[in-house]
Amino acid sequence: MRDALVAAAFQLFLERGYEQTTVDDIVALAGVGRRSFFRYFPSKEDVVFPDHERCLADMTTYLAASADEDEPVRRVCDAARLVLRMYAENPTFSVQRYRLTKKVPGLRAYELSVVWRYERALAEYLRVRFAGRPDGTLQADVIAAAVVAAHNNALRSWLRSDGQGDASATVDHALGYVQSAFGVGVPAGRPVGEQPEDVVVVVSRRGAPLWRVVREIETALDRD
Amino acid sequence: MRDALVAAAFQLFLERGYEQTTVDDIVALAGVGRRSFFRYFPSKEDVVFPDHERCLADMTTYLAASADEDEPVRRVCDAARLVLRMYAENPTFSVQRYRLTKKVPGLRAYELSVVWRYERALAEYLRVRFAGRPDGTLQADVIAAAVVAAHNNALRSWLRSDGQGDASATVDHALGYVQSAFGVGVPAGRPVGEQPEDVVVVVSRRGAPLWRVVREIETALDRD
DNA sequence: CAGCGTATGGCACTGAGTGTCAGCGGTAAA
DNA sequence: TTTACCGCTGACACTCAGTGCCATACGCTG
Repeated sequence: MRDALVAAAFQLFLERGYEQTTVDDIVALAGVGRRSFFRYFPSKEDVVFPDHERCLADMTTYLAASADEDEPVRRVCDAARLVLRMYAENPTFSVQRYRLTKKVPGLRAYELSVVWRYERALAEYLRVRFAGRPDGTLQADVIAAAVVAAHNNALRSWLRSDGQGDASATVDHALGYVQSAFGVGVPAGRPVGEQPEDVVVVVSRRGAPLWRVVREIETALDRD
Repeated sequence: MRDALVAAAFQLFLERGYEQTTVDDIVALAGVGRRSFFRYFPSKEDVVFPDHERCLADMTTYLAASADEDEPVRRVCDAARLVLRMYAENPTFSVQRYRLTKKVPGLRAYELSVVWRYERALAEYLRVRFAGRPDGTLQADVIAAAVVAAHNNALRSWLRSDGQGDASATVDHALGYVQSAFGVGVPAGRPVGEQPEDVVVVVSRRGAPLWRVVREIETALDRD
């Protein structure tokens, strides 16, 4: 029933557009009653994002399960990858939906509210983990926003290429940027033979832009 | 007319709630025709955010005017402060609206779309400025999202305190965190007697978390 | 005073979303 | 087999947001 409604809806959305399709049109094509549509989807917009509710639940349970891990920033990055995986499971569907949401302002707004719920889930996780730090909630909000922005940047670039290319690699790269900006340590698996007692020395002119200094440190630490 | 509609709308929203107030109620109280409401506000939600369109235009012109400045991240932070200034101009109105949007999911969604337009304006500015860098658009999106998140974190904490306290200082602190994370250099006005040729030496154990290294550098550079 | 553009109000209409109830199916108990 | 019950579905009526259309009134200019 759900699937039949989604299929009918997308067929009509692609034929004549989202706003030119009424709920009556959808239920007529699917051969079900109008009332049943709103039983499965609380609004017309929801039929465009039929799997986000489940994905959000997955993310919540994932974060709850990894409550006592260290490296919380890495954890939320992994949580963000769950969303990418959902998109990658149905590339053609995801690309069609992307083109739809890009055109229709109402769908963009709805997508924003969905993304906001993901971001809140990540921020809430980080807030608990950062409870000790000064400015913990600030850092939690900012990092969550940065992770979501990086994820979406990579996701959209993958969607623009019609689902060609390696989505995971793109997202990994984008999240790597966020991790480096917000201080995730080196990977747990250290190459054998490398001594943890190694030191690096950075000499920086006072007044140099911090990001340039950070880039130097990254290079020195053989990151990226 | 606009003001009369906004006043009537907020009076009713506070009395009986947003969803329990119909547009007919508003226009009846304001003593105008129903059609006129939708001439001034394209939707019922718009009456809750009557000044954001102007503020968005202000931000756009501000960014356009500062197209050839250096330190684009600082520029974007200053642009975000324009939004705070708008909120601070009418503290009581802003606090009332905050309580309203916190309760009503529909208004939250609408606010998200407004915030999204601010974020896009910032990101677009940064994209142009970062056109040369590798991952320029990624950095632009992430930094814009971080700036908006920091701004909103401070703004909300100010709104929660009923508009008491120093909003500017709170936002300055929050944006300072973002600037330090994304590498804004020291302030242009350097204290006299301090030589720009000074150097700092950082010794770091290989494998140490990067954020700890960054924190050390910040301290060494007398930032924050 | 006449002409005109603009702002307003009234009216009817579409379409999303909701409450309610009746029907229809399967299932368990008598 | 019959009967009572429960969950799912469809049909109808209703509210309300938002739009198109047109008549009207106001202010300004000639």
